[in-house]
Amino acid sequence: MATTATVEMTAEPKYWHLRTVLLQAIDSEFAAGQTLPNERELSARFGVARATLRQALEQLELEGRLHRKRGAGTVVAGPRLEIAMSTHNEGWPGVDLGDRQLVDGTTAPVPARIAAQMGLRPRAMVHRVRRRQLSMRQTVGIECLYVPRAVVPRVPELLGDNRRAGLVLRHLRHHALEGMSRSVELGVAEAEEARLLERPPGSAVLVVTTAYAAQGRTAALVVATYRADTCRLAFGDEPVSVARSAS
Amino acid sequence: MATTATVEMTAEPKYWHLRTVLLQAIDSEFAAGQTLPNERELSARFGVARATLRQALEQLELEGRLHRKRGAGTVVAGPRLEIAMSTHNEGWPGVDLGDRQLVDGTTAPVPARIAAQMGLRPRAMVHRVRRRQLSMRQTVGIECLYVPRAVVPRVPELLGDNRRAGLVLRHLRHHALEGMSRSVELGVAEAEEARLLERPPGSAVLVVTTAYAAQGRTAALVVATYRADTCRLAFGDEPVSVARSAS
DNA sequence: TAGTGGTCTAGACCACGGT
DNA sequence: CCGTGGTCTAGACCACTAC
Repeated sequence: MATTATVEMTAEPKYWHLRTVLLQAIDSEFAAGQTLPNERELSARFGVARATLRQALEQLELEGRLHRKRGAGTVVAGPRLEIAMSTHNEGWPGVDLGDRQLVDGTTAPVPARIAAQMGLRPRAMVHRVRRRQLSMRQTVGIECLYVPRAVVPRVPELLGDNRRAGLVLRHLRHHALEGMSRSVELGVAEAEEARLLERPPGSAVLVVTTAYAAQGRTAALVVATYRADTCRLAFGDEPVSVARSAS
Repeated sequence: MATTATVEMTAEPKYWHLRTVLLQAIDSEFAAGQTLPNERELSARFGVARATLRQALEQLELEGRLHRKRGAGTVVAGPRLEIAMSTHNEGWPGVDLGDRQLVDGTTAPVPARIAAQMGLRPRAMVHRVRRRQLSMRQTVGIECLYVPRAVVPRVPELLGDNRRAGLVLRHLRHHALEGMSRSVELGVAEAEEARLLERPPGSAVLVVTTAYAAQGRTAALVVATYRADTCRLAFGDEPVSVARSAS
């Protein structure tokens, strides 16, 4: 970082080489939380256009190695937060150090995507309860629980209390829960979701979809969205201690 | 798509609005596999610079809705492939329609990252076996198995045969397997990995790390890397049928 | 070889954060 | 207010694919 290294033209693109150089720099010369020089200075120092430098920074941000904020600056990220996705508590009842806050609860016609996944009629009514998941004092994910009104007719109880959503799932589980299936995929945060996650629209998120089956139908669906840059989802069936991620 | 829609300046960035417009277009007017007009034509049609249009296309590619290939064109992607991550076969023995091919096998000093995760000395020797996972006739992920030579001294057997790696794990499982822990996080494909996945460097991948514990140590580690644009990882404990992803 | 997406430049202005 | 990252432009050339 101290050197005024001119990026050599090799077979690989400049921005990719630049990423490698920056990666070595933040690994060796910067600590987590430290602020990097601004983009204009960095681009000058490496002798590239600002757009090219930004391409490298965008890569590193996608990898969760940097956090950038408009008006503030670019800081080196710490190691990813480990989010427990235990089979037993389905990620809904409270867990370890991170707690959850109720965002809102509504009852409305089911969105098209959700209807397809739950096998509901297009206009069916569903309860929706959203919760914000916190870890280390920062919002790390948004959970969204869908339950058809046909399954649980009691509406207002869902809305009022933070714990009721958990009760609903526990209720379902003891009654006729035949199984659970879960998938993980990459998505991007759109408008409101992005706002709740304190990220710009288009940010990469890990989408965990959990379907609870009862009586041959999907009785509940949880769509949890986690910041891909700061989270690692832990599915350990047993808490075998693995050393924390090597940065 | 037929209209020469000028993107209006609203509160949201042009590229984001453009993404929305393109998303509606490919949902309503294009089928999977169909080729879009080229970037220069699209940018002209929407009255924006090519770089701005490309920002929108990059978003859609990250979301797995488009595939772009240099020299060829931009095509509409099909629904994501569902990759089974069953607890029982650990993703290593062969499964359903997708099979696996041996890439290579080596015995070498353990990489720093892996050493940290397995709790090995820095210079310890480990066997490494890599396999390519196929689904629907395309490479969808790379699995990389690490086993310390101290645990399994038989070297050459690992290299020769595709099935031996599975045997090693099965062997470990029946002997002293105390538990398994697994995590999922976002990563990017670097040089060789990118090549094996037939993707450019920097492409988003889902990294599944599975640690097998025996006698208080990590006896084996599997790092599986899947194309984030084309894969959805299914962790269903029981195969509850969920309707395939609503595109 | 023609056409595609990929890279890169050198500017400009805007929106936000902290002072 | 100033400095930051975010957006956008109008070019240019390169690397690859398909024909």
